[in-house]
Amino acid sequence: MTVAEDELTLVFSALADPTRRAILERLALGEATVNQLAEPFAMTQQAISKHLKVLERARLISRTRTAQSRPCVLDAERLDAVAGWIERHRRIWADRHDRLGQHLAALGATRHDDEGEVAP
Amino acid sequence: MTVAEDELTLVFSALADPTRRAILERLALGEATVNQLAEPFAMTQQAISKHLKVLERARLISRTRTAQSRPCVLDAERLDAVAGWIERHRRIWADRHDRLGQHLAALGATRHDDEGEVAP
DNA sequence: GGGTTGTGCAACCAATGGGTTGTGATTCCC
DNA sequence: GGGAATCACAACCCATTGGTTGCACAACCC
Repeated sequence: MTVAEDELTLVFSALADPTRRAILERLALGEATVNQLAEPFAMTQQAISKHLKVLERARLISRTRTAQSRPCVLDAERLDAVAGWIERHRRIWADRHDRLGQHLAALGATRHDDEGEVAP
Repeated sequence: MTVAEDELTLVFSALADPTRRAILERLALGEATVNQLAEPFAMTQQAISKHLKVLERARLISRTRTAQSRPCVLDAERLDAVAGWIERHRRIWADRHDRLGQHLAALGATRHDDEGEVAP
């Protein structure tokens, strides 16, 4: 289910770059070769190659060897994993937020000791 | 709605570190001071301070000045923004995947030219 | 006022990241 | 076989990051 810690790190840092996100957006339209991907960017093909290697290592894309070109395709499941993490924490935080709201409401109502805050 | 490009970069790179994710998990239990946050980690308080500054810059947490301590609290909306991005792309990719599936099915059925792939 | 506590700032350092150029390996085209 | 195209690898550069130590500052305790 939920990805391992270091995989999360891989995916998040892969997503933490505008160029790589743009590449992913581009790949959402369909598979593409390295040169096709490099074309819209003001940088060398080698730089794009590096970015692709990062995305591949995060398993956000996979590549098939077709003759002399190596088209890239998205690996959607990977994004699911991250979405899982996000969603989990979103819920936790939301709950926390609700509890805080209730807490504040309770405060406004009557007593106000027994915070029940952190306590590690 | 959807966050700006560079904000995405900020949030994703903030999340791309196990220590910072652990801090967030810890904060999901309730607000905490810098020293409380630093305690479970094998690093100095200053290092944690730096991590907090990164999280704050990504607006994943916010800090209130209470006397001499500066407790940290989560900022849930931020995670919503990222969740939005992820979810958007998850859908796009899923669609893409379906179309590919249909495509392959169609291939198995009858003809098989007219790929309708990329075309930039 | 003086010591302790909680925190931030600055300087430094090693490692990583994002980019470049240069080059080499395949595969296609003729 | 020879040239052009597609791509990856290696070496390098510079800026950023993640960590350290050392200090300064502000607020509490006495």
